[in-house]
Formats: sequence, structure tokens, C-alpha cells
Amino acid sequence: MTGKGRAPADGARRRPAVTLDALVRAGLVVLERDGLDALSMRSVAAELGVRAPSLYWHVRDKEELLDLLADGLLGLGVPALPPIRGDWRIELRELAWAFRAFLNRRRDSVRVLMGRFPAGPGMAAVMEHQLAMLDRAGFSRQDAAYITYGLSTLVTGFVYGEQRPISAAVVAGVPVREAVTAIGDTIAAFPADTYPHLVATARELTTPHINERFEFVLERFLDGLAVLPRNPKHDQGGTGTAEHA
Amino acid sequence: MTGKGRAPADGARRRPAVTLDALVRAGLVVLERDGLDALSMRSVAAELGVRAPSLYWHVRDKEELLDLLADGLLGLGVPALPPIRGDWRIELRELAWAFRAFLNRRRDSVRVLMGRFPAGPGMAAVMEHQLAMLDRAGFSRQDAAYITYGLSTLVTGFVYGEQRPISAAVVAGVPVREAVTAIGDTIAAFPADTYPHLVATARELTTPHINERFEFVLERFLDGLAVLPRNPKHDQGGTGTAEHA
DNA sequence: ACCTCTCCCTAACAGTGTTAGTGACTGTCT
DNA sequence: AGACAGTCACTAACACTGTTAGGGAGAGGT
Repeated sequence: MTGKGRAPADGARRRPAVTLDALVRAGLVVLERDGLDALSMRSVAAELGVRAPSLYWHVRDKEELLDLLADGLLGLGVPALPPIRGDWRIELRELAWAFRAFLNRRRDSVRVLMGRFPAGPGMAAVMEHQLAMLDRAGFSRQDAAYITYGLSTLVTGFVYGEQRPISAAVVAGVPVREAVTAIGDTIAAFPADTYPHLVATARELTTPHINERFEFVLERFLDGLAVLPRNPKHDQGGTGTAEHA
Repeated sequence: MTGKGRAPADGARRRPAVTLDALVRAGLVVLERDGLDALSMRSVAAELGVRAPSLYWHVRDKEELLDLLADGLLGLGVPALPPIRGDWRIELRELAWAFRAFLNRRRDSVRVLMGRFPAGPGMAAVMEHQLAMLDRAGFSRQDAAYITYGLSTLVTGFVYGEQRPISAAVVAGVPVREAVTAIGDTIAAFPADTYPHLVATARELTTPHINERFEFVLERFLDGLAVLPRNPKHDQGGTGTAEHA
């Protein structure tokens, strides 16, 4: 997956008990089985039958391990990439829904991926696919780059918010801890004279129709893409934009 | 700001050294001065001249404190809300840019806000403003709710990614630690036969023009909103949608 | 004077990421 | 064969985290 990584310099000696590959694999196992909060240097090391400090031979710090895990996660999602058939809008939509489904399926994956831009093979495969799709649709390279970045930001950000439990907080002069569990009721109970629109929209803001919400945001973005200029080219060559490669 | 919070039940005794209000204020001070990583129960307590366990009298756990801080942050941003004048697109654009600027100005605010939906007065003020804006523009309540949620997700997600240092990770068969610092070079160095589009787009993907990137994503979303049906009503009453209030 | 409630205290626990220093093993060179 | 150098996992430890248990000082109500 991630290759050997640490260069063997001048010939491999006794093959080590831990490799970067095994480290990432173990990390993904722990992440899926016990969740991100339980993913510590010690727990990952234990998964490998090793003690925590050994990991620092292969990885600078936990942050670097998480970067690797992020790329590993993307690599896992690659098989689910929707095929390229010709309609960019349908394909982009499928891609977004598939990505969201993946993030919701793999435990804590969105927390690991959020804000990360891992320059590894997992990310490369996903982006290559997406860029090929957009190139075929005739988008400029600049637009394609922006779209790729924007769409992943959008989906990741959405799922991140979707997964966080809606946490109750303080309303002026009202007890917190034993407060209503439904945030909709909380909002509806706000003083309607100072927050008229908010109170009136309390229900709409807190509907549990999370899929419709996602669809709305996604389709608005896609609508915005539809008005971009495109340069249709139907040469099936596939590598139409790759120069001096 | 957040009121008294904990109800005094049956008459206030000796007025306490710590109040919910003071707690939040101290938390915000620590957050701005030392950053989120340095914000611990002990450091916030020290800011109040108190020991850590005392905080648990006012707050269930750190998570609840962070929820309160999130709402406190939003409250700080309220004065910067752009005025409502009549053009929803201009106003929404101003709002998004102002929000992003705020998130980039207040240290670690985006990390605290990300994924949180604090049902407090800070959030209420921001949302009331935004909903009033959208209501005046004639959007339906459902659309207004979706737009509000979507826009905040979009901006927050974008800034979160914007602030994270682009972390280098593994490329198949290439050393990691001493790897290139510029991620663009990394991508450009990928095998061009397996990732033709990616390699060709390496520059566009990693341009440092972060403002243009934000503008692109935002304007695409706004373009998408422009095609939504609206029900123009110019009654200046302001509370046009508030029923049985 | 007693009781009860509020609320901050000390002590402690289990856990975290991370560094220092050690030593065993392996392949290469003399 | 023996010395060397590199690889890589080990033990021990540090400073720190969130959080709970239990104690006790102060104040208001009866």
C-alpha cells in the first residue's frame, strides 16, 4: 500500500518486526475496532505486539501516523469510486454520495481525514479519478482543481458536523445540564421578540432529514458548477491534458 | 453574556468565586493567548485563580466547556455582521468573507467551532441575522434553514483545511521524513503514467492563492442559490415569518 | 445551635505523547 | 574469524492530561 517507505539505504538487514505498512494496517485496525479516542501510540504498538517507543523509529510523531492513516483510509475507499461514463453532474453526485457514505461507514474516518491533505497514493488515486472525470467533462484545469478541493471540503465538513452529537449549551438564564435534549425545542424556547426568525425557523433548522440537507447543499454547488464554461472534447484518449509526461 | 446559568435554586448564598460567565471568559482568554492545545482544565482554572476540580462544579466535562466557548466565540463575532441592505447575494457574500476572516483572526476558533452547533445566544444572534436576511430576500423557511447550515458548514470546513499545515505523507517507495516540503513538488513527482491528470494538475492543485479558492467555492454555492425560487416581499416589517410569537 | 446547601479544596488514578539511553541482532568489511 | 556499523525494539522515566472521591469551610434557614 504505502510501500516500504523508510529507505533501506544499503541493503535490508534482519527484516524488522514493524514496517510502515504494518504500522498503518495496525492503525486502521485499531481505528475501526476501538475508535480514534482509543487510538494511542501504545494501543497501536500493542496491536503489532510491540511497545510504544518502537513506533518512533518509523514515524516522527503521532501526527505523522495520523497522516498515514488518512491516506490509508482514502486508499480503502478507492474501490467504491463510481465509474466514468460521460455525465459529469451525475458522476460528481455519485462521487459525493459515495464519499459521504464511506465517511459514515468507516468509524471516525472523517475525524482523521478532516483538514488533512495526505500526499500519498490513496489521495492520489481518488484525485486522479476525479480529475479525469472533470477533464473529460471539459472543465479547465484550474476549475477542476478548485472543484476537487471544494467538493471534498464540502462533503468532509458536512459529515463532520453530521456525526458530532448535537450538544446542548447554555441559553441565557436557563439551566444547562438538565436542559432539553432536543435542540429544536431549545431554539423554539428562545425569546421570540429578540429572535423572531430563529424561533420561527426552529423546526426547519433541526429537522432530522439529514439526507435532504446534504442533497440541498450538494445540488446547489453542482448548480453553480453547471454555469461554468466548459470546453467539450470527446477524444477518448483519456490523457488529454497530460503534457510532456 | 451567557447569563447566570446554574439556577440559584432557593436564594444565592455567598457569591461564588467562579461563575459560568467568568469561566467562559477565562476560557476565551486562554484560548486566544495560549491556543487550544494549551487549554486544559488546569490552565483555565489557573486563569481564574482556582484549582481544576472546581470547574467540575460548573461544567460537566471539558466537552461542555468547549461548547460554551464555541458559543462565546460566535458572540464575539456578532458585531462584525454585515448590515442588511437588500441584495441577498452581496450580503451572503459579505457574511461568508467576514466569517472566514473572523475564524482566521481568532486563534484556534475554527477548531473549537468545527462540528459544533452550540444552542446559545452567540449562535442565536448569528443565525437570527442570517435568517432575517434570507427571509427578506424571499427564500422559503426550509431553504433558508438549509442555506444557513450549508454556508456555515462550507466556510468552517474550508477554513479548517486552510489552517492545517499541509502535512507531507508517504509516496510509494519514497522517503518520508526528509521528503519535499512543497506538496506541489511531491505531487508533480508522482508517476505520470498512473496519475496523468493528477501530475498535470499538480500546480493548479497547490497554488497558494487561497483567497481565489475560497471565492470559487463560495461563488459556486451562491450561483446555485440564485436559481432557487424566491417569494419577494418588501414589507419592511421584518418579522414577516414569525407567527403566533 | 443545628442543619443543609454551595463550592472550592487536596489527593489520587489511569492514561497520554515523547525522550534518553541500552543492548541485541545482522550484514559488510578487513 | 573478528571488528564495525547500522537497524530497531527495549526499559525507565517525565510532564502532562481529564476526571473522581472525599473533605471541609462558609453562609442562610429554622
